[in-house]
Formats: sequence, C-alpha cells, structure tokens
Amino acid sequence: MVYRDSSGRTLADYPRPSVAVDTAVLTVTPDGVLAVVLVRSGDPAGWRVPGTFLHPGERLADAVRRSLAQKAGITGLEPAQLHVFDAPERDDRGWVLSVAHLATVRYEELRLDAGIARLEDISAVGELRYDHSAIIEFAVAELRARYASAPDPAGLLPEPFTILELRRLHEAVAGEWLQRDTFRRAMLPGLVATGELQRGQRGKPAELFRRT
Amino acid sequence: MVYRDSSGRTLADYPRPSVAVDTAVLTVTPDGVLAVVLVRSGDPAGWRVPGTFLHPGERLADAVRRSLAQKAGITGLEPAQLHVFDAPERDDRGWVLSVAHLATVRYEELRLDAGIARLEDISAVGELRYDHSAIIEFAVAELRARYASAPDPAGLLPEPFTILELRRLHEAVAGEWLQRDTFRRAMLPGLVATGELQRGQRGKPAELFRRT
DNA sequence: CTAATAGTGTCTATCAGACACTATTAG
DNA sequence: CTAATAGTGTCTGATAGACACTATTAG
Repeated sequence: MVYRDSSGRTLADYPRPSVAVDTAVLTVTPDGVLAVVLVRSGDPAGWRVPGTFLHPGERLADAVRRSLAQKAGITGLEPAQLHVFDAPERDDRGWVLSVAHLATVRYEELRLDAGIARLEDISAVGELRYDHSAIIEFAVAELRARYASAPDPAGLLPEPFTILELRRLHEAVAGEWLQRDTFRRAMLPGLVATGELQRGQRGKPAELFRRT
Repeated sequence: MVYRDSSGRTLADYPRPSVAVDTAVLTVTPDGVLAVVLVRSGDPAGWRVPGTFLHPGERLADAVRRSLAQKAGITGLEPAQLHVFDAPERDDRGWVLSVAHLATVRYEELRLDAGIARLEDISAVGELRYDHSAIIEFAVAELRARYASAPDPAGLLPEPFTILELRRLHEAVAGEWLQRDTFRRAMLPGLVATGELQRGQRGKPAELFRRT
C-alpha cells in the first residue's frame, strides 16, 4: 500500500534533509562558574557544541546521549529539546536541520578529552560555527528559567548540601548575586532537612538538606 | 571537498528521515470557545491537524504557512515551534519526524473547506492519529502561557476593543473564569485608551482600547 | 425613575526586599 | 573572649483577591 498526499506524491518523492542533534552541555565549576562543553570538530576546524547526525530509527535523545558519551565521556543524561535550527544555508555541507538540546552534568562527572574538548565560561563564549552560539543562548535561558523557582532542578549539587552551597550554585546559573534570606525562604518548601549539620567551618554550622 | 565525521562517514552516508510540520491552529469562536482546526487526511482516513512534508531548502515556518494556506485558507501567520516528535514508529508510512507548531488565527479570517476541514472545541478533542492530540496539548499550554501576562498577544481581537471583550477572550483561552477588577488592572499597562466609547449597550459605556 | 454595566477606592493577605537581631560555632 | 556564619523576626512596599462603592448609560 502506497500512501499519497494531496498532490499525489508518495513519501519517497520527498527529498529529505539530514537531521543533526547539537547539545549545549552546561555545568557549574567548583569555583562557581557556569560553563559549557565545547569540542573541536575535525573538519572544518573550530570549536562547537557536541553533536551528531541522527541514525536510522534513533530517538533524538538517544542521539544526544550517544554523541555525549563519545565526545565527553558523559552518560545517564536526560537531554531536553530546545529548538530546531532550519536555515537552509546554515551548514555548508548541505541541507542539515539541527535540533538543539540542553543537557546538564555535574562537574565531577565530566571526563573531557583534553585537546578535543574543553570547558568554557559561559560569559566568555565567542562566535562559534553554525548556530552554536544561539544554541548556547537558548540553553542558558532554559536553565535559568528552571532554576528560578526550584532548588537545583537539574541535580547539579551532590546531596546533602547546605543552603549556602545551593545559593552559590543558583548564583552561578543566574549569573547574578542572590539575596541570602529571600533565597532561603524561597527554596525551603522544596527542601527536606536531614537534621545533620555541616561541621568544620567557621561560625554557626549549617544544616544539611536534600531535594524533596 | 567532502567532509567526514569522526567515523569517516560523509554526509551522504547517513540515511535521512522525512521531516514533516504539523500545526495546531487555534482560534476563539464568537461564542467564546477555544477551538482547533482539524482536517480530514485522505489516506488513511481520520481527522488530524494540518501538516505537510518539508520541501527541499524550505524553512519550517514556510512549510507551515504553505500547508495552512492550502488546507485552511489562512495566510499571514507567524507559527511558533513547539516540539519535535521523533518516535520511530509514530508514522506507519515510514521514518517521519514531525515538528509541531502553534499558529493562531482570528475566527473571521478562517476559510475552512467544509467536508475536509472543521473546527473542534478544545475540550472535546478525542484521540487523533499520530501524536496529534499531544501537539494540541503543547499548543494550548503555550497559548495559555502567553495569555497569562499580556493582553491578547496573538492579536485575536480586532481593535479597538473593550476590556470586557478582552476578558471574554482571555477566559476562552485560559478555560476558566477571570476576576473582573484584577484582570482590568493587570491588563491596563499593556493597553492604550482611544478615548472613544462603545455605545448601544445597556449600562455605562465602556472605553475602547488598543494594544500597545 | 430602575436595571445594568463600567470603573475605582480600599481592605486584607501574601510576598520580596531589606535590615537587624539572635544563635552557635572555630579559634 | 572575638570573628564569622546560620538562621529568623520584622518592617515596608507592591500586588492579587475580594468587596463595595460610585459613574453613566438604556429604556
């Protein structure tokens, strides 16, 4: 059975684009900097966010995981779709649609292959090939939106943690200073106290929390 | 010049999916019902949201406009991307990715070809083929988010309009009753008064406004 | 006049920002 | 003890919900 559309064409009559996934992998470094993983593409040379072409029958999220496992040694991610970049001339290798994704990873889990992959401060990313600067902007906006109302929704902070550690993380994501008391009150409903205290610091010891 | 990826494959080595666009066209009827345009697909039979396959070199938004001009007589839209549906088995005609879109249109501008296109109340849409029920859910959620904070961002209401007319529209989109005085105060910053009054109704005549 | 609808004053509850105070530790 | 940090009480200003009041029209 061959299906035809309203013009009488079958599915095979439609030339098809290549479909790629490109992923902004975001993390926060121990010194509180929001950073993105860049890889050096073989040819043409230049830094870009990791990506790959979709394999036959593959899910987009699986293609993202495959490319990240291969290029940044990262597994177990839950990528989120951001946007389809579809400018016909965006890739000089031909007609390529790119589905941009966001992934987040703990800094400690990153295994970057020095020389082909590096971490770049989000505020220092220059112009990249293709639409990769725009992909990063979409990703940062999405991450900031998620972190605006909930404590560490991406799970970047190992549990348990103090509210100071949580606030440092949120400040890194937001890119701005956050008020101490307001932040605490806003996040408490999404936290559960462990009853344990962090010791060994100056001052009153902070209570340790987990996400609800 | 032939580019190769990290596995040595060229672009031509990758089998490619068909890429479709499917669009939830939303409108509000004169009696205040949020409704979606459904079309009857030729084969296999069944109601669905209008869509088409992407033509070579075509932008996604242009494919949406082409399909809507053809199937619902609608022009001049600004479709918004929602999500890519990528389940490999979602379409029994083969490997088809669908980029879901949202478009809005004034009820008065709809020219539906009776017999192959109809309007369906959003709260009465049953299960549709492919992912089309999910597409409608994405579209309604997006439209509601947009209407939550700004007066008629999609321009569904002909200007000038009274605040009562605006509130009826927002209630149709939100699917719930909205408070009269709070709604007025929330929307006024996004409106400009014309100084003209609506006449011919019972009661105190309402002022007419435009969007800023 | 009455009925109906538009528009507004105002009270209350809630919440963010701001500030200062108390609590508890290290050294 | 002092210095430092955690945690909290509270004041203020802004805002949503709620209610009632005034304003202006049709009939």
